[in-house]
Amino acid sequence: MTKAYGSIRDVAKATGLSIATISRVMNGNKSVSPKTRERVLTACEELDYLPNPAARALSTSKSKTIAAIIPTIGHSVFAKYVAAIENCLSEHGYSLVLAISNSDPDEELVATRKLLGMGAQAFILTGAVHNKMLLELLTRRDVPHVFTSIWDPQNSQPTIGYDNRGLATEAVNFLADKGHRYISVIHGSTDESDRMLARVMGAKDAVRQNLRLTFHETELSVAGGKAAVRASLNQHAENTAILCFSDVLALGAYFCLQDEGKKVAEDVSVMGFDNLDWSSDITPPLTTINLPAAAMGREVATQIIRFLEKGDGLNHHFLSAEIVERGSVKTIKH
Amino acid sequence: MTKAYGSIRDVAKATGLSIATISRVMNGNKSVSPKTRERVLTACEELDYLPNPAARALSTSKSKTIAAIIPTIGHSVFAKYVAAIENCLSEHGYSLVLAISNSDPDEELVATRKLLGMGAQAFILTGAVHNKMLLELLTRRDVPHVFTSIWDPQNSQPTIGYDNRGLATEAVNFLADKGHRYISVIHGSTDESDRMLARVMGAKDAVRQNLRLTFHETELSVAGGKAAVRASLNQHAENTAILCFSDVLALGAYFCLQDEGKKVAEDVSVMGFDNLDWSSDITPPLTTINLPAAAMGREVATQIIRFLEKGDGLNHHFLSAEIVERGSVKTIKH
DNA sequence: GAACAGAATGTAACCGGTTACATATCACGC
DNA sequence: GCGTGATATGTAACCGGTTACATTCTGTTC
Repeated sequence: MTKAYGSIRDVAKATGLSIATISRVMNGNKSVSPKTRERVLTACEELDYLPNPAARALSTSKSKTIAAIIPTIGHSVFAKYVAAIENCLSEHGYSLVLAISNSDPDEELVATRKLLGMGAQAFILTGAVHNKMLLELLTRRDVPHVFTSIWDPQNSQPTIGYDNRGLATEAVNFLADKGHRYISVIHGSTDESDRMLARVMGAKDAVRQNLRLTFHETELSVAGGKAAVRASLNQHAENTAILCFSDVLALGAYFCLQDEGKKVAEDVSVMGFDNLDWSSDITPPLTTINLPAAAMGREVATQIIRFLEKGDGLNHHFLSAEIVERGSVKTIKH
Repeated sequence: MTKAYGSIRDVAKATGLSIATISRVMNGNKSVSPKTRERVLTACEELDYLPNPAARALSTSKSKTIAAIIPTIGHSVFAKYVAAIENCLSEHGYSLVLAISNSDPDEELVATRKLLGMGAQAFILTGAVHNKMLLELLTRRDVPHVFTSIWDPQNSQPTIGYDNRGLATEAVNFLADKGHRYISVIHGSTDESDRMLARVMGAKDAVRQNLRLTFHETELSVAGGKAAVRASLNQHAENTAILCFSDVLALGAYFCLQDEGKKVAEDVSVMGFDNLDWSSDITPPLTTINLPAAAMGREVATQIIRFLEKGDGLNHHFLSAEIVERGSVKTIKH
């Protein structure tokens, strides 16, 4: 682009062949004799020829571009996930175009329009709750789209992810099994994120005798975690464990407890959700749930490629996630 | 894409106008009567028409796509920076395509080829040291490219960023002014990153009587910071301050000190570099250097757009960064 | 050496926009 | 009513690939 560098016709002229043959070589079409293939390839090299993607996209009506919209980029879970998608896609000659929605359905819609206008052939969306117009738009134009970071076989569109609700229940049960009866649950906005809502609902699913959960909604940041934990300590000094529905919140919890002169685990147990890069490196190492971010990215990418190339259907896909037990949760004897 | 939805000719047919007029309306060309403009617009609405980006790119030879290659995505400095670029670009109808190089020049070259193959009109690179072939490639094809996260007016290509070297000197001087004579400097790989190298050189620039710096290279992560600080404490127990050339390393320092039963500030001062989201929320709040990530992104984006649209030149641009003094550095009296 | 299948290559239409240039329409003053 | 310039619209070529179909070139067989 930018400037018309060698076109296919220049290569044709240089080699004395027709543009069709050049095109065949560029696309790995078999019916070209090895001799001419070689000749074409060296000419391409010399002329510094690169096929014009716009021309290619125009004539094939395939942009080889996949769109993904994620709520935020400043989070290693999403970073790993996006990196995995990118890797998989580029192995197959596809490109990823990314948009950040800041968890705002309107921004997401705007981004979708833009990405559609860029010619994206498929959409990867985060969560299942989206602007109605967005879904209409994609459906109307017949653009395949999948929902990720969740698993919900009931959903009409394919979902590829983990069971937020079930995992949250598991987390509460894990703490309860360790003897914790009074637990603070720190979570992000349930309005903004259906995944967060699912986790909160999952926590509430865990019904046990003598178990009492108190919920605190806060901003999804270290500062947010800190503030929520402070509030929780004030209101429910009797709580022995803090379940944070993101490791970022858990980091806030660590510092809040430190500020209050309390020791993590020893005085108050803390559990996270995500398993970020540094979760095993803080003190004490954080007990959390390891979300299969990279595996999710790979699965999404391969499904989409298979759909686009072979017409295979897009399917719901369940990814398991497990609790990684480290030092931040103490067992309480009764 | 995906399926040929209404083309410009369909809209022309529906309105009884010619494709040229439709095109004029889509591009905001003035010489169309308000009546027909309206007519076209409603027809577009009804037919759900969106201009085909490939066709447009082909005939204008403008992809309206800008490439950026960053070393990593899991870092809020880059996240903010990328977000700012994206915002600016999309305001002007441009799209950003992102690639992650993992600080590997070869990966960067591969990414460049791919992005060039996608039709990127300009490149935003991080740092000034790159694969020779990459620069050759961009130069040969006459693709504009800028280097960011650094400021180096000597560089033949425009650099847009801050003065890593000078800031590092400032940081050391800041600590020295607070009375610190023995300082550990924790930094990432100077082979992988010229910015890191500049910071290390900057630290060495700070020459003072009785000042002694000890350097520790480590992996750019919380774990890396922790390990390096542990080594530093063992080898140089007399050091009173730790200067970390990334806030991520500083977080590792916090936890290492905590593990060793030492208090940040009180026992050992810690200073960071970046000013990440959470840097003010840890305990004690981290004294660090606030890098103007968002401003840098905006500057890069606007320069590139001006270059592409108006032919204005690309220029070196210096962004100032300042030390934010918080609680993690103690003053030592002599 | 003719007939022929199969491989290699060429020809030309097409994808869906943009835009230079040609043409039609209009308002206005005489 | 006509010429004129300005404004609105239309025509058609072009951007650089892909690909169906046509053509030419092989080598094999009888």
